[in-house]
Amino acid sequence: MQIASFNINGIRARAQALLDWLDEDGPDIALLQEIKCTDDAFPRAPFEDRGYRVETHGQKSFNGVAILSRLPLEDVVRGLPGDADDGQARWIEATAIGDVAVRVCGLYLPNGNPAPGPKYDYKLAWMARLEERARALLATEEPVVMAGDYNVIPQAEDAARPEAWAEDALYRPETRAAFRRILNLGLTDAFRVQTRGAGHFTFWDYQRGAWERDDGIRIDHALLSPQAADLLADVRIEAALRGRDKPSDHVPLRLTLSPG
DNA sequence: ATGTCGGCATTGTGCCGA
Repeated sequence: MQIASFNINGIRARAQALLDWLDEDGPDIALLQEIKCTDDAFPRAPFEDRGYRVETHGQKSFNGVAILSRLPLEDVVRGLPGDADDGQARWIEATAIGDVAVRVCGLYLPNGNPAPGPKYDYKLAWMARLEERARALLATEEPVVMAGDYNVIPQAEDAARPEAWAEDALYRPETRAAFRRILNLGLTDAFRVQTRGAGHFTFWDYQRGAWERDDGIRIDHALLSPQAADLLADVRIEAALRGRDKPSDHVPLRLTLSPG
């Protein structure tokens, strides 16, 4: 089973690039972030024509997450628990029924800039809610994949120029500590199972020629429960997509899970 | 210091969010 996470930065602006990617080497499941549209505005037909079921959790203009799946999905849940007043569409989960059943969670964690300030407070509060959701999911002792745009640079090696991010909400000590608290529940950063060291990025800003200079950061992550980590066969960052026409500023992170 | 996008309110372009 292949599961990819991809912040597409607007489904309507990115539909053709996304379809080209799916046609070339589509994963079984794509967890999308920043669809930037309401559920009824999502262009479902071309994805359904390619055999993908489409589950969305959108809102007007900003944020929004979705699951595309060639496998059957059960028990779709929209919205991160823990704050009934939170109107931002940043979380969707479902159980994918492949050769093994996997709980797949797609997330778009708040950016949090400027920090400090109310947006940063919201980010940290959202991360506390994510920690609670992760605890509950881990208690099921089932394979769980929580993948998406975490807007967290975990360590200095995850930025080309870490000094430039020192005061940024993506890298501040409180942000990284909150991310570690989640990892320390017993989750695995899938990318780091296979690849150590610096220079592996999932995001390059549109500004300042960041892609051409390889001035990137690793902020898209897949966190695995122990039962999912047991299944992990491969992880790759599909960096080449960043060099295409009309790219997103993020690239896909793709996992292969296989039993036995 | 700045450099770019996507979406929106709008028919020109400036604002917001990233």
